[in-house]
Amino acid sequence: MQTQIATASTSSASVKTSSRKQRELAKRETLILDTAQRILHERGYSHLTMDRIAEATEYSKGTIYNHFSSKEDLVCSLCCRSVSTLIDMFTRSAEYKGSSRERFSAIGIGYTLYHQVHPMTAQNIQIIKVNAVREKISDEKLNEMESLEQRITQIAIGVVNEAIACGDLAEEINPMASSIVFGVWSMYFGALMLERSDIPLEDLGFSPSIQLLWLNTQKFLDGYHWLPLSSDTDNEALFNKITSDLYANEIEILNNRNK
Amino acid sequence: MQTQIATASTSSASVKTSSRKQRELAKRETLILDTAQRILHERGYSHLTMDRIAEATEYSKGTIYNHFSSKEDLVCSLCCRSVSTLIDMFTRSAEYKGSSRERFSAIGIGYTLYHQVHPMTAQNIQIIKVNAVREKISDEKLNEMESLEQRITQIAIGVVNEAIACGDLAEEINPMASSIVFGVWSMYFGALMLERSDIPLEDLGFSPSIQLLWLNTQKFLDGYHWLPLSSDTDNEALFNKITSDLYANEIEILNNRNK
DNA sequence: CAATAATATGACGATGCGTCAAAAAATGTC
DNA sequence: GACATTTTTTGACGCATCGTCATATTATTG
Repeated sequence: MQTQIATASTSSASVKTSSRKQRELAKRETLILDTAQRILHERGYSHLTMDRIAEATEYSKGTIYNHFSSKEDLVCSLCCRSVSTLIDMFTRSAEYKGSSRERFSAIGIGYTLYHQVHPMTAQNIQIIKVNAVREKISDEKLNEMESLEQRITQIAIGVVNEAIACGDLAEEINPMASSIVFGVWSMYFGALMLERSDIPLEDLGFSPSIQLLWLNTQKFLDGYHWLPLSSDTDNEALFNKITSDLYANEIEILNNRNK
Repeated sequence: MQTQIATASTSSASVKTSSRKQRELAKRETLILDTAQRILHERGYSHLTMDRIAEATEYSKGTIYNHFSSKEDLVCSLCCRSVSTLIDMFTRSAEYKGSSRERFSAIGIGYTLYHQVHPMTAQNIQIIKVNAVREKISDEKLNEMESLEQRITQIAIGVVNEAIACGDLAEEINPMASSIVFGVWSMYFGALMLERSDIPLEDLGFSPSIQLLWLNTQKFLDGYHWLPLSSDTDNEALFNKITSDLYANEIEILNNRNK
């Protein structure tokens, strides 16, 4: 008899027993995910195999498959973890003390920095966006991911709406907030995908993308007349302020890494 | 003895014979690529196998491998073909009669329409940007792709430089042209990747992306003060003018398809 | 037309996925 | 605690697909 490990308990057995089991299961799932992440880090995606994960975790392949319906499902779970972390980051940024525009910009910086610190995440997200890969991910996991993406999107949309509410931004077209969010999201995501895949962007004449993204975001927001305009702002100072106020950790990590 | 099929003849044999062979080889390569494209279209990427291609082309697997070092190499070749077509399209757009900004916008529309007409291409490009896939593509093919990407980028950069030259755009920062091109490229590419992978963008509250991309491009260019600003322009009329002047074919195809 | 070189073929080994019958462990019953 | 029943784990297995390479076939040359 094959078993399905449900995340949410539906059994009516003793609560005590069930929750202990639940905890053990959750712990094992974390172990598997951590192990997969480690393999990914050390060997790369093409060397991530279910057998290897089984061996490294000291569980059998069947047990791994009790947690994840496929390798792709597992990678999607890794992405869900990452997006959850990003949601926390976005939430912090959205509550930043500055102007609405500064808060929105802060989210963008956070997104870039997160992916600089965790390049693997960008890889994984890229992979699970491929249709041929998606086919193999369970519906549950896809739904989970979609729901996380909705949450993260809503955070950004919320900031835009605050800007409209307080008059920093005029709502000239109908779904203003989602247009803007889609614009920057696609810009950041695209930059990530182009930079990922060690494509020689520099050979094409492009400089490191953090600065470029920052600049282009400012121009984009200027285009929407989101006040205060970048021409009335010391952009470099603002960038530095946001990073040191919100992302000191990330900057620290990146600096140490470059040593 | 294994053989390599070289695109450029290096043998000193009779020119006549060599070129006939060359032609036949090229023809076969086209057949293989066409067949792969057909399979991709009919069955999807996960059903594209070398055995299937061999069977469908009525050549043996070994022969297919004489043309392409791996399945991924073959898909990369398909992408190269697509980008070549796009280069032609971009060239046409760049020579459009309108203002510099209109020409630049036209390139953007062309890019979107091309991928609407050929959704497979976006898929393929997405796939070959994944590192784990790139590993399996031959260096030659990767170089070919890079060179094509350089050419296509240069077309867009050329238009920006013309705008600077004729005063439509002020060069306020150092590598102005590449910043702008990187901005829109990442925006379009990101939108493509997000839309690709039948992710329910609409569930996230986003409308169809052509209009959104058009709008966001205009805002972005406004932010850079690329004249004439969209506030001084009838944007809808401009969009329609460009599409009917340059992309009547593509629109035709899309309209027929939606019937 | 025979000798030699170039090309094509498909059987083969290797890898990795996902399954499932059987073994082991846990739980329940008296 | 012993036995029955359910749950969980295990890893050998079947299958698909990749890429190779010894052999067969075809083309070229003398």
